[in-house]
Amino acid sequence: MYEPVSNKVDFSESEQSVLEFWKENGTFLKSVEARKGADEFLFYDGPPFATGLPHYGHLLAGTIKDIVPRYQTMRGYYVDRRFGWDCHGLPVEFEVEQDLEISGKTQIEELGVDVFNERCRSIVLRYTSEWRSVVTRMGRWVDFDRDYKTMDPSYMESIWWVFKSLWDKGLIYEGKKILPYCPRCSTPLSNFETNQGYEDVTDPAITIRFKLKNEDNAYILAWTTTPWTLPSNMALAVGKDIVYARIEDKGSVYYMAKDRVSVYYRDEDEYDKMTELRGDELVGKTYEPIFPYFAHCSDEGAFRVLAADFVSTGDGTGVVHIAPGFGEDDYMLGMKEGLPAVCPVDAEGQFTDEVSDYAGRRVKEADADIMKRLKAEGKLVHRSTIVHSYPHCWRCDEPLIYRGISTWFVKVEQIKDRLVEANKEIKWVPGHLKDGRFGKWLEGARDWAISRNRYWGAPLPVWRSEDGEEVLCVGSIAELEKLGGREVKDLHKHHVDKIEIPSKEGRGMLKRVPEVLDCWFESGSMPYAQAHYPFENKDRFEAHFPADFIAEGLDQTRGWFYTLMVLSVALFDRPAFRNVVVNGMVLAEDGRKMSKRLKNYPDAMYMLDTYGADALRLYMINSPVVRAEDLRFSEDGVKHSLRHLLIPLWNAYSFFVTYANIDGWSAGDGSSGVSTNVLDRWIRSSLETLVADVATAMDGYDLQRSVRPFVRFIEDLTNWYIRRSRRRFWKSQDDDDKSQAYQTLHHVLVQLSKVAAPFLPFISESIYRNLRSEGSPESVHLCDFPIADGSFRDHTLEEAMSLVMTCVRLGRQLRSEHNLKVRQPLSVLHVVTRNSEIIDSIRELKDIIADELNVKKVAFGDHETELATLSAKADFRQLGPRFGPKVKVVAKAISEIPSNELERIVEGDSVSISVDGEEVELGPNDVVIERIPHDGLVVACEGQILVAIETALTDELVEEGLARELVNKVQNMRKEANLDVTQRIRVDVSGGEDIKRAVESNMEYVQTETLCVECSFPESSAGSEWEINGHPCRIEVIPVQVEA
RNA sequence: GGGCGUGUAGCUCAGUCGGUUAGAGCGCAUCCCUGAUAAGGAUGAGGUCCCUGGUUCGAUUCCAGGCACGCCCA
Repeated sequence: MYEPVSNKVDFSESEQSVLEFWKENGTFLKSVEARKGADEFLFYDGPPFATGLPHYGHLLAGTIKDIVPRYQTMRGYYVDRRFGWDCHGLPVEFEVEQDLEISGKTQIEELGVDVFNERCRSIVLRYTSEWRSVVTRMGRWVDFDRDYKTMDPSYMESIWWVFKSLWDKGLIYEGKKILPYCPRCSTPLSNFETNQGYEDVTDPAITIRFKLKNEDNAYILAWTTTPWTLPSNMALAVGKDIVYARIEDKGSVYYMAKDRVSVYYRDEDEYDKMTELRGDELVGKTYEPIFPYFAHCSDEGAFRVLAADFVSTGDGTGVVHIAPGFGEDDYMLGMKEGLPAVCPVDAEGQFTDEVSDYAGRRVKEADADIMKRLKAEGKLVHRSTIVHSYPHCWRCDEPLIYRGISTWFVKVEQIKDRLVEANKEIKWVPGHLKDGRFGKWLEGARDWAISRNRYWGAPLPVWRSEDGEEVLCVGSIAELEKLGGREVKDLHKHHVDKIEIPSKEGRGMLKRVPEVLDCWFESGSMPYAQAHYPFENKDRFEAHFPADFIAEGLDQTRGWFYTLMVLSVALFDRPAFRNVVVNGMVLAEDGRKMSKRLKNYPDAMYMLDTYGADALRLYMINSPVVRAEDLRFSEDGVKHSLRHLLIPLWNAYSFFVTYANIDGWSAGDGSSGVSTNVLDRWIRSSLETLVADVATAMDGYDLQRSVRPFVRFIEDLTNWYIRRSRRRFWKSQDDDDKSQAYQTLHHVLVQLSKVAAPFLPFISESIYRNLRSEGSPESVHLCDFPIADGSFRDHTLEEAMSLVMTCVRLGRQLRSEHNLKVRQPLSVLHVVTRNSEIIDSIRELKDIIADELNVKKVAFGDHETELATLSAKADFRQLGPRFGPKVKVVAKAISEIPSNELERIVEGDSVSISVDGEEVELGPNDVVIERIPHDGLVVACEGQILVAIETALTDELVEEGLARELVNKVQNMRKEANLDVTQRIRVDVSGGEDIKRAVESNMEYVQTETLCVECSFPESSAGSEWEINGHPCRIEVIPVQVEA
């Protein structure tokens, strides 16, 4: 006896009880442990920040991260899955700053780095329990109890090892780089961070005149949107090949790009004279500094006109103001020309004493005064504003400034070739990312800035003497303890900064450099750090690196995918992962980003409560989002996957259980004899095909393709196999056929639950748990993934069944077109085709056609020309290459071939036709035959198959039609009265003689169909009124007790 | 501004290694079925396969240019 199954299931509730079962039995860990000792399938889980709650992007990636490991586990691999947390970094610091209502370096240091960092530690795991509950509810199996945290001492120690290894290889250097910098957070931002905060803002746009030396009253005009960088101006840049204008205007001379003149002078009358010159004629001129602060830099070559290829005439004056301390192009040019990169701005974005007049003021706030002064001094030529896209801090929304920052780098450019090589070993899904987005990114890779001037992160393990001459990199806790002479428990900044190391060269005490590492360096170190390599797990790690599989979103191309690669190549000259599945972005249904503020998407917990995790998983996986395309998330889509897959699957299962229980059938032990029934053989074959298709797609990490065959199979199972087999389950004799039906359906459902298990872990568990036989594993997730059994596959049968479905569809089309309802039996259906193979393969299945279309007989014939006219069209695929340009003429000739000639071609002969006086030989493969049903006949066709129905009705057929109608009404009444499916009844029918006669001559049929033990025909009855094929009648259904 | 991706029915998406009739589901209309009922089936309407050029006997598919959207990077 199976647990009774309602066909009205609450999936969410059912999933909850599966979760309970897993929890009580430790099923997840069992599934992992069961494979201990087997080959390992290595999965790396990228760590999310725990400071935010999970969103659909996480649920999607999480689902992919669940399906693949579940699948590989079922394939027999040992798949460890540890969750991880990204604990460090600006997001945490920012939250603490907000909590404490402080901001910036000064206030943090006033408060104390120890207080600040401990506060960070205390909030960083704030949402871990929410994560755990959502991830678990999604059905994702991942070990939260053995999670790794980037702030664990062991994790941080491995980071030090990574850093030291790179240091020893000469891949780390300290340099200066112009970086986007947030004055409020007092930190440079990474490129990925910068990009999150572009906003349109209005900035000043001013044109300034620089007075040239050695030329009276001559000025060169430059344009800028950052007046505060003007005190740091070191040069002006022009384009060598750009055409410039020399304009004489009221005794003064101005230089600017010719293309830009019209912006400043509306009319030629406004100036006196214009001559043209090329940019390189300007190069080498010198000018007077507009501010006095760095006038001494002229000794070092400042205040010259230089040539640069980044100069354009798109805006401004075609002359670029160069401040090497505040712009990347400027810096590069300055390096090349030996200019000083002055940077008179402190960590909080305020002018230093070097710029005495504005010292202590925020640079942007000084813009107005600077402009006022320039105007007063007659240096400001033009002033307006510009609306442009400018980067802002993604956390605090402060406009960023670009400035030179002392920064530590990894020499990525030096190992670029090896990165590109290593990428060749990786399988990317979708494939285009490999040479496309990721490959291109590697080819253009730049050195990677890895340090942050912040607090809550893994400190750089670098100690340095005050004079900067002696530098030491520490690679482990033990080493630091030895060098520093004290115990070390915690590697965070506020602990290790207290440790000083005595110099070996007599330079006093070495102190740690202040920076901490970028959290991307930390997450990129995950393969080593989560295992505390090389301090622990050395052999195991080395035997199993790199990972077989990772999966994250497209946004990680420049993030985790990249940092993993850089570090693994730097350390081991290998990629860190072999296969990667990249998912796209989950957008709201309106195509915009999901936004909490706009509430343009349904809450995830609501979705889970309403439709369940299986439906949500299925919806996401069966979409192009698993191939890095965008997904517009829609609740209807989730509903759809529920209705079209989960409910039908559940109904099939519930159908089986209901009747198996009625019959007291249960899966026998062993005797899984091969069924002889054609439907059984067909569904078994289809099942094996499904298994093979799913496995092939999964082995190629193509999740969408692996899910798609389920749709077809469920369709075949419910709408064909079960519907066609129902009577085999209902019939009262317990014969072999019935037993084979049960056995087949049972087998299919159990195997299907295994195939579906990685994708739909809940419903498959429910089905499996109820249907499993004694002695088999207690959970579907402890089973092996089915291996396609070729001996059960019968391609010919699958093909034939598909032809049968075509015949049935054509038959239905005919009935529908000619208004012949299916309940009315008809005498003969003709299936006509010339192809005898088709006839042979269908013949065995003709009862299905007869029953499906309610016809007494299916006749096969090959005289298709009696029913349809043949016409031919050229097969361009064949004839195109053969005839080239002449193909059109040949095609026309083919369309004019008479029907009798065509028949010969159909028979397999070759026919010769004349085209432009040339004989052309045509074989059966050269033409496509089309069949046009003759008018007035009840004929339909598709491909090579024609179907025709004889519509004439005999008295017998009419009576049978009436009987069927009656049965239909009775069934409706049974249902209306909520009768149990086994309830016996008595039926009273009062109506005309026609009905009585119809029922009497089909009495056995009526009785079996309706479980009616007695049928009587009183003059009148109290029953409800019906009309049956135009005959009014009354029917009464009376439940009766039958002795067993 | 650059790189990558996407653009196919009202909507969500398949597909086309170049072949003349481009598919599915949803939605809509009409009908059928009803012991799968949060169902099921049939039929119909609905498409310049983003645009423009090129290659070709033939382009929705390949190439080039453009447009729109998205992501990433400047």
